Amino acid sequence: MIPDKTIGRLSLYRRLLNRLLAEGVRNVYSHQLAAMAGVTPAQVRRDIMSIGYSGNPNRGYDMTELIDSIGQSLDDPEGQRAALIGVGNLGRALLTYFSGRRPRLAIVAAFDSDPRKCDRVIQGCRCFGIDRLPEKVAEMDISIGTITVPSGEAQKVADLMVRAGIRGIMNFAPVRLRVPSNVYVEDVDMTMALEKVAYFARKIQP
Amino acid sequence: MIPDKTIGRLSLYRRLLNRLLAEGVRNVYSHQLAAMAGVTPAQVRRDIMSIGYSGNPNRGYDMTELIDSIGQSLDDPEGQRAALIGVGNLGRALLTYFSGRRPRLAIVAAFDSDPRKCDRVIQGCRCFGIDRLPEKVAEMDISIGTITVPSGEAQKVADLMVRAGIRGIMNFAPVRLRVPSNVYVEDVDMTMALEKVAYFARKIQP
DNA sequence: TTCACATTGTGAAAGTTTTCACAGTCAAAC
DNA sequence: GTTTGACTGTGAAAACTTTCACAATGTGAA
Repeated sequence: MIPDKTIGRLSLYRRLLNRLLAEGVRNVYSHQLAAMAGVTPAQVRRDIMSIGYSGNPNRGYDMTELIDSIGQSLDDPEGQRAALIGVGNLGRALLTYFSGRRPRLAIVAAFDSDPRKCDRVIQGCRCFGIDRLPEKVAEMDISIGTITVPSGEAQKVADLMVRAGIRGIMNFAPVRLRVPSNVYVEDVDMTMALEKVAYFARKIQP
Repeated sequence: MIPDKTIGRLSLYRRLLNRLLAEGVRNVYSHQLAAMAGVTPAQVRRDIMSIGYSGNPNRGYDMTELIDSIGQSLDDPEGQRAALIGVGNLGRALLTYFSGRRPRLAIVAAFDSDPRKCDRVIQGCRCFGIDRLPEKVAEMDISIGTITVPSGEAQKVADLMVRAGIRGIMNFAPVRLRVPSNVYVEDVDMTMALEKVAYFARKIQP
């Protein structure tokens, strides 16, 4: 199994490669990708090694082949669908942020407990009452959940998601969720991020 | 210097401790804090060791003392002020998210290049034209910047921030910023986070 | 064909982070 | 006073991640 830091970087590499491909570049060396990603060339080569792709000592990596290889490791061939729970400011921002970007991995339904927010369409994404989550997860084969509710409700929502059969959660609430070990949770903790920045802004020598 | 992962966990511990304190709890053991934070007791003890606080073998850690100790390591006694650049959906969501939470670390000014978004007050935070960033950074002694602009403009904004004297950046744009080594950058890469969740949602054994 | 050379792939080293495991400590019970 | 037991603090081990350094390789030039 590929370690989770590597997965993160592969996702980054792919984004950078796609940008480069749009500029007409056909192949790339580890040191170029490294410079763009802010890592070392050796790290790039190791990461690419981990997905089993090989470059050419003279021309580096073929862009389209490498992008394909990353896709083969990261993407589900059938695509994966995500739900978003909590249509507040942050939830709406995320719907906008992710809408229409990647067909393979899209947020296909939103949920909220506030009836006033339901039965609307936000960024092409229909909003349902939270009680319809299990039904919709089954119907649309949703495997991923995004939690953007207030912290007090996050655990309740996580429990509901797990019962509905969701396998991975991206959690924006500043709470550690308790879930079974076969459900993956990625915390996006913005408060922690801001406090880290504040600390290092002070500590890094001027 | 305390490593950055430790700083992140200390920030988390403090949040958990404050929640517990509100419930009237007066002291806490490493295994309790560990359970709440989702880490091992040994890790909690190491982290607390790194800020130089000591508990009591019989009563664990004194809550208020520990919270104070963490504050002494993480917080600037004078407080720190942050600016937010990019008043789109995500920017507004963050202003709401952070508004009024911590007096020691607040977003005190917002900036946007769109004149229609300027001269308004969003969540108690005044919005200025981006050209006034240097002036306001100096005037309000802002040391931290939050980037929520489209990726194409992120590097330009980062350059402007660096020139204005900002020391730490929380970056939401999916781009690696080039900054001098005395400026700290924390990337909050939501696309990467979602792709990681998608990958592990598939890979973790059912 | 042969050479030169920038690059890849990777075993091993170095560095970093986490966990183990246990001596030392404190307070409550007796 | 002494014993007991759960907990802390921490050196050392383990696990994990990154970097080094160099043999192997493919290509273009001579």
